[in-house]
Amino acid sequence: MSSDSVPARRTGGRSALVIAAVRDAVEDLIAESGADKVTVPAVAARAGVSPSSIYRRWGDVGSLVAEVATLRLDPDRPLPDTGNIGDDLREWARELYGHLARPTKASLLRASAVLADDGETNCLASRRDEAERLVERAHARGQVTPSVRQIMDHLVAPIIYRITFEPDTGDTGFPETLVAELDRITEAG
Amino acid sequence: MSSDSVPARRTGGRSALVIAAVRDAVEDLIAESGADKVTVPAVAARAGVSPSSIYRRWGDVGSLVAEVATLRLDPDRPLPDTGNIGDDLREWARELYGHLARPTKASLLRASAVLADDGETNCLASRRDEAERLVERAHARGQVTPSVRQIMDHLVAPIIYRITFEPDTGDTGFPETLVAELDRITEAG
DNA sequence: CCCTTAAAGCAAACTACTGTGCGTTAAAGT
DNA sequence: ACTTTAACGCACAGTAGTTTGCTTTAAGGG
Repeated sequence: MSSDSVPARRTGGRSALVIAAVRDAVEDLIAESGADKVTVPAVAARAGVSPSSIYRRWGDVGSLVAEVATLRLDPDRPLPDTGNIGDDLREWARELYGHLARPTKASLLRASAVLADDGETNCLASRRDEAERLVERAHARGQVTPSVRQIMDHLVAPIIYRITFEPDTGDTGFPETLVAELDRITEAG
Repeated sequence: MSSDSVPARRTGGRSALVIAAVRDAVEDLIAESGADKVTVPAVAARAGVSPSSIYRRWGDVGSLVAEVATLRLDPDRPLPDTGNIGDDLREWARELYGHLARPTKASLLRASAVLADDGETNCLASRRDEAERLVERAHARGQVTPSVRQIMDHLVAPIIYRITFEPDTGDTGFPETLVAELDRITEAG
């Protein structure tokens, strides 16, 4: 044994199964009864795992929910690359909405709002990064684009707002409308 | 005693004091430690009230927080009435932002996001009503206006989104920017 | 001012969540 | 394979949240 070695982490086999089962259980329970009803014992029972395993690995419900929210709301998908910023944004917005409008994701999103109370949000931070990349790519092509702030304010914000505070506004086509309106802001800017 | 009389409610004196103290305590605690840390015993202690009084009147923390959120996020203020929809919206947006950006209100807002999981949100419903009234008044004057949907998507949503998910974006002047951009969407529509 | 009783307080029982010691299982490294 | 030990499960102890019966207080009505 070397004197200052870091303890070997166990990432496979049983541990991996436990982690996966717990994360799934959190997602299910949040979707079923809301984030405020999620407790460690409930998650443990659903996952078929011992509560103490959860406490030792995650500490408390908050950290656990935060982790699941970050993982599940932030899948890094390939960015659309049509060669046209308008089409890129349209597809990007449609995908964002389609992804987060599912009830399970929506509940996770609402849960992460509460977690934003203390410092780090980051569960939507990568959206801004994506917008930045889309804009930079368009600029490299010499295209005129909305600013990243405008994309966040007039595209991301309305989508997130509706999902969070006005569910069952089942207007699947509205990302397109938003992109069109964003375009109006940009042109002749 | 009449046979089918409704029991007399007690609205003044001690009961009123208890109700006020409890509501204040909820607001304080949410601002201090986040909605997930608010418990009935904690509220009771802060309010100088017995926990059982809270349980009997409100049932559980969820209902209590929901009530406080509705009351505190929905003060019905007088609507601006300048004779011009642009100026009305500018003032309305500025006031909305100024009101909700305070840390205490922001925490309440985030808390109410979780409560939106089960059915009724309504804590922002009256904002839509206000927007409707502003628009109707402008139409009566023969003015061209953005639609209520556009006001919600491009004015209310960005404001709420920033407060909820991106606090410390201390740009007090941005409601004005939003109104200007909304105007661009509307003109030549 | 007095009577009625809604609503508060108190205290104890009860339930649920959290934390820890200890034996067991199995992942990672040789 | 074998060894080491991280991570799991179990069981029990500790703490925190909830519920309920009873007593006390005082609001509302005559």
